[in-house]
Amino acid sequence: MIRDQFGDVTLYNGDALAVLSDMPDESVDAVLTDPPYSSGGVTITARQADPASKYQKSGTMRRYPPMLGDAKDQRSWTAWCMIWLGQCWRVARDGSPLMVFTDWRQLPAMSDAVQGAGWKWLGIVPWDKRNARPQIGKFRQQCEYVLYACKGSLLLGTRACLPGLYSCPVVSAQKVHLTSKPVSLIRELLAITRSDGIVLDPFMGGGSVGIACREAGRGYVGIELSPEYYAISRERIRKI
Amino acid sequence: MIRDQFGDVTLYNGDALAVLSDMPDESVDAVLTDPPYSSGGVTITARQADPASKYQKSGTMRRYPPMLGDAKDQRSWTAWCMIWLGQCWRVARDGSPLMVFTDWRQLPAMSDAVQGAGWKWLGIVPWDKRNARPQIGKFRQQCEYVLYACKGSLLLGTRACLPGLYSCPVVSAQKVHLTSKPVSLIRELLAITRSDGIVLDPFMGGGSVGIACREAGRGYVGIELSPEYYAISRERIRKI
DNA sequence: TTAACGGATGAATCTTGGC
DNA sequence: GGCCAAGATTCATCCGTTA
Repeated sequence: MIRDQFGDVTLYNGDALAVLSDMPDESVDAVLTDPPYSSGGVTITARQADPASKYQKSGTMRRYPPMLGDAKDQRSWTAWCMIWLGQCWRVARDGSPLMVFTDWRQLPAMSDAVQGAGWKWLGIVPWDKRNARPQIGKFRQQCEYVLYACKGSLLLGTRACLPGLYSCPVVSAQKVHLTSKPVSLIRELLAITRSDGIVLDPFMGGGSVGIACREAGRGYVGIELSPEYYAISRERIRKI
Repeated sequence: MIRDQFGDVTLYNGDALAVLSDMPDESVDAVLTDPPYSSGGVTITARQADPASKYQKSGTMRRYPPMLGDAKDQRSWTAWCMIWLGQCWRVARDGSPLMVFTDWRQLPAMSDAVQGAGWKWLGIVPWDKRNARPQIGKFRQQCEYVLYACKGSLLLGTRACLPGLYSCPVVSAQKVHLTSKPVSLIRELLAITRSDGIVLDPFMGGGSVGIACREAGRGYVGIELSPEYYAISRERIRKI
């Protein structure tokens, strides 16, 4: 397994479950991650198709390296989430916050997985993407959701009162991954974590969480399965 | 059972399930309602307390008549929702939209109930209340959620592209019910319904939906269990 | 420095036609 | 008839470039 370390940052190129099981108990202070949603796709083949065709409009010019692990059905996706969330729970110190991205379709299943893994669910923080695709005669899918939870009772990382909704545009020029989250959004979410803590991210993707952690002086442990995204993220994070 | 009718408005003072079962199949064009959430208590006694003490800070001066039917545990609440949502499904014409308010805690259970009752889930529309109570060191609970769904395939009531998020402050001076929704919010949501249609609301409460329906020229069928709220709503709606 | 314009995009959805 | 692949569609929003 490939492993890189620089400053407070540790990166692993490998499967999240395999890497997590090798990590010691109670060694991180927060979990913030954006797992594959495995949503979209009505038929089995559509669901197992390349996410670029599941989630992107045909004719879109932008292309990204393929995304791995986005082809599960809802039952196995929930079971899989519960397992990695359980590992995260073990690895997190008491009082740690957990923040997980999800879309509307998987929100109920993700809340089951979070609670099933032992976390105490604290709420939903919607993220307004602003420029979602329009739909005639329907409400558009304009938000994604951050489920937040804690291990035991939340150890406050700040005395500030944080918003319950973030509005932050997706800037496609800054995206390196089909589903890259804006670094500014992650930076805001990090406000709930201790300033001297270590943040765990088992699905590093394009590395937005790692970048925000370095900028905010948090330690970071990132895991990514795809070698291509691992290389991209490593360079992005190292450069900060 | 008390029943009032004026213009396109029909009001029932009675239990939602009882009234719904007497209604004919396929007789309304949309369902928009704000049921009791039955959330907000950890212990059984706290859960079964009067909602005015469950959902309000101590020391709040404003008092509302007691709210009925808000003392179920989550399992029975889900089952109960599935039953009345199933009745709504029967009463709705093919292609009708359904919009149900819920809070974050009950969102997963409500999505189960909606789908279990036969509705096709189409998404979540967050409502940003703007002025939620701040919480030190945590994300505040700033949003409630509208689950929306349809019977069969949605019959479009408009060609417009509707937003996926509504931001609308709660003006407590205008509230007649502890959980009154702003009329302006309801008016926006009604945009998805046919302009000549009838809207069903089995939990009329303070009557916001009825008022918005009259303003927007929609027919309205409202049901309310509490005689006190029934009287208040009837007068508010009649005056429009 | 600010304002206006043009172009591209979206963690989809729906319709149509083929196998 | 059922399943599946491919193509068409929508406009608020954001950014870069020009006025």
